[in-house]
Amino acid sequence: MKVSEPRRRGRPPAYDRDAALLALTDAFWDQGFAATPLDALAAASAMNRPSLYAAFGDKQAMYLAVLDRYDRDAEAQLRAVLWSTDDIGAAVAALFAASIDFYSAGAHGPRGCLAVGTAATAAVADPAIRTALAQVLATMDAVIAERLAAAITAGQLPADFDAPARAALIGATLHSLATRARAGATRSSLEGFVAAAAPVLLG
Amino acid sequence: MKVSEPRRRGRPPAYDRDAALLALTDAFWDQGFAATPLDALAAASAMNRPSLYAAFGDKQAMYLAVLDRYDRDAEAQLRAVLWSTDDIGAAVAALFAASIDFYSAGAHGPRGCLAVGTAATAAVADPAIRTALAQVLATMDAVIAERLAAAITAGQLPADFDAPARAALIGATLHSLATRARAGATRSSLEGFVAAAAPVLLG
DNA sequence: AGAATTTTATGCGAACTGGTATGAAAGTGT
DNA sequence: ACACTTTCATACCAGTTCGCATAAAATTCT
Repeated sequence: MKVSEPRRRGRPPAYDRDAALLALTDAFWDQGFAATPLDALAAASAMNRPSLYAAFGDKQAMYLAVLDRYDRDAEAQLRAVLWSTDDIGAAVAALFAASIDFYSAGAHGPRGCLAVGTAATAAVADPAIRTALAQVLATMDAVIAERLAAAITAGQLPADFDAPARAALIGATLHSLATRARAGATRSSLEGFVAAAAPVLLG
Repeated sequence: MKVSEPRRRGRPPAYDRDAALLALTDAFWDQGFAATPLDALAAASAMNRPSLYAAFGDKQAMYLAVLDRYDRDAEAQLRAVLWSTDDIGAAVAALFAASIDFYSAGAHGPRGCLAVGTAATAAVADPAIRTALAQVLATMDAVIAERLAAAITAGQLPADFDAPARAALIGATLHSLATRARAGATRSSLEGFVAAAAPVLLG
């Protein structure tokens, strides 16, 4: 429900901010923060550099905006897939399947998770990126923990099930999926991995 | 047991190749491949650029040499810690404790695993780095699987225990530890994470 | 001692990088 | 119509980057 603001004066922007952010996400995803030049960002977003700077700020700000959006998207997608089924076992299986799809997509080969795969590298030297990465990891853990807690309430898991701890372990499986995908693991090897992991994680 | 070769002709190198490789490792570890300039590599190794090029080749070759050495070191260290105790539970606990130490070290804050934390970023665009990363991940899985298999033989784990699959899951825990460390997680939070994870992984 | 060989040191240069100045273009208000 | 405001496009700039050319230094062979 977008409130169409009264038209601003001056020449209207030729770009859609949200579409541009998606294009920037795509550009950063392959090579990461440091190795992606502004030229690539401009080309991907079909914007020229001055417009990019006016819209987002410098390169670091662009990357942080991308990570912020990624975090929100991830939360929404995790919720959607985790609550797509009542049965907790099926929900976790769906989570893994969707994650493998997500991490294996990418025009130039599987590229894993943007945060785990690219923000982690920049995180040591850049505190803002470190914080943004921590935020993504925290979101993943929190949403999964919420779903496990719901399953406990529904009686599908024992009452003494440690939802946050187990959520972190399921999150760890996702981190590993993302890393292995970037390392070139095939879909079927990833599927085998989660097929064996799922019962352990919920058992 | 180093064979002291008959002295080569010409001016003798002022650097020790292995020490230099260690210094390069340290330099790449913080910022990753793309963001670490040759100046930093030269400064860290106390070599000048022409010597670096003569010894290793271009920047990519330096990074690959670093990863190769890292892989061998990791294998040796994993073996040492996993076989430091007879009891498989204690061995896995020791693995986690040592990994937290290892990932939390670093002069400029915790820096996780060199491969998971920096090679993953470069892996999508660079096939050679991708292969090197896959090699490190495979080494981790294989050594852990070997230790689990020994525990099965020793009767500490059931005969139908799926060692390779469970090793991949323990490896996943390490990948996550490395990622969380780079995201700024405190030691104690990592310790809490593995304390809750260990019984699930072996249970 | 002097020639030959290998490494070191200085420094260069071509290409690329992030970021911005400048003026044209495309709208709105009066 | 005309001024005003905002964005776009081109081009530029200073700094950095990688990689190498060139010459001095250190060692071995004859």
